[in-house]
Formats: sequence, C-alpha cells, structure tokens
Amino acid sequence: MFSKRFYHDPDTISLARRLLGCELVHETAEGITSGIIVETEAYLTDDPACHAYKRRTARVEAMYGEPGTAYVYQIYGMYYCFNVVSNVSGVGEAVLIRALEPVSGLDLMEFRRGNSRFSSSRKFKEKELCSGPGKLVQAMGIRKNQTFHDLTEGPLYIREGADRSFEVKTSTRIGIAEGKGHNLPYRFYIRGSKFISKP
DNA sequence: GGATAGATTTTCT
DNA sequence: GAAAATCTATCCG
Repeated sequence: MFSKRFYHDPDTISLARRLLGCELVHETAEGITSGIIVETEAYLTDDPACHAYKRRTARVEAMYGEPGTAYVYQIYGMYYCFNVVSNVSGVGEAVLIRALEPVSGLDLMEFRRGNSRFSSSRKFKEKELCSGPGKLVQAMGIRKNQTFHDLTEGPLYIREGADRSFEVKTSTRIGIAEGKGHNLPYRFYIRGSKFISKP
C-alpha cells in the first residue's frame, strides 16, 4: 500500500489525478472489497465548494490533518462520501473519490448495496455497484467513524493499480451549485471507463 | 430512455 | 431553520 510519500503533495489537483487507476481496498470481517479509482474531484482551500472554505469547523477537522487521512461525511441526510485528505497538515484540502471499477468482493458489494434501506431486492449490475460517491461508500462498507483513519495502514488503504495505460479527462464537478465554483475544472476521470458516475 | 420528486439527518447560521 | 460534494423509484413518453 502507499506510504506517506504518495500523499504528501502540496498540489491537491496533482494527487487527484495520481489517484486515478489506483486500487482502494477495505478488509473487514465480512470480507475484502476493492476497486480501481476511476473518478475523483479536488476540493481546494480557496474554493467555495470546499467544506473547509474559510472556516475550520468540527466537521471538517479531518481535512486539516495529515495527507493520507480519510475524511468521511454524511450528505443529504442518508448517504456518505469518502475523501482522501491532501496537501500538507494544517491546510484543509481533500480529494473526493467519486467512482470505482469493482475488482474484488463483488458479491459482498452487491449484498451491502442490496441491503440498503431504499433498495429493492433486484440484482445490481456490475456498473451500478460503485458508480457514485454514495454508492461506493456503501459497497465498500466504509463508515462515518472511519474519518481520521490513516490510509497508510489497514484495514482501509490504497495501492498501486495494475493498469497505468489510460488517459485522464477533466470536467467541472458534479452537484456544485452555481456561484460555488461549479465551473472549476476539478473533476478527473479515466477516459472511456463505463464505471464513472456521469459522462 | 430521460426527467423529476422525495427521502432524511447532521451541521452550522 | 435551511442547506447539503446524492440516490432511487416512479412517472411519462
């Protein structure tokens, strides 16, 4: 798995791009799940959409921690988003992991997703397991109390992916309101991947 | 197949 | 009291 060196980068956008193609792994009592990161978004400290924009509150304290720390927060009352804290300690920046290409533990992912309070019993197709920030947190079994987890240690960590031969595409971020930096080119994804959340 | 409404709760003003 | 880095079911064509 990656050590501190990988995350220690004063440029959050650079980390957001380098995370593409890497494998996010979670080892739990239920089993191991993992997936290739195919979509990320950068949140910078001078960016109105960033939770740590001009205000250091209790919720975002993890974003000010060491790079390589996990930041998990609840959104819209019922879903969670997983972020990798970036930059250096004391600067509130992070990379949101928006989509994965499932690699291991597909059955467990489907079980976790199917057990969602709002899901019916229908089977999920492979691309529906992790194609969105809320979905991948559910499929990977990541919980809010894993905020502050150090990603250079198990059971939740990131390692080098097998395939490095892909092209990175850039776009504006998803779900950002007008006037809150919605037009900033801070979303990155693997070209041609069918596992991203949106084209 | 695309558009839309509704769910639900923590956090901060 | 409103907003929030979303997802799913349901409606309509």
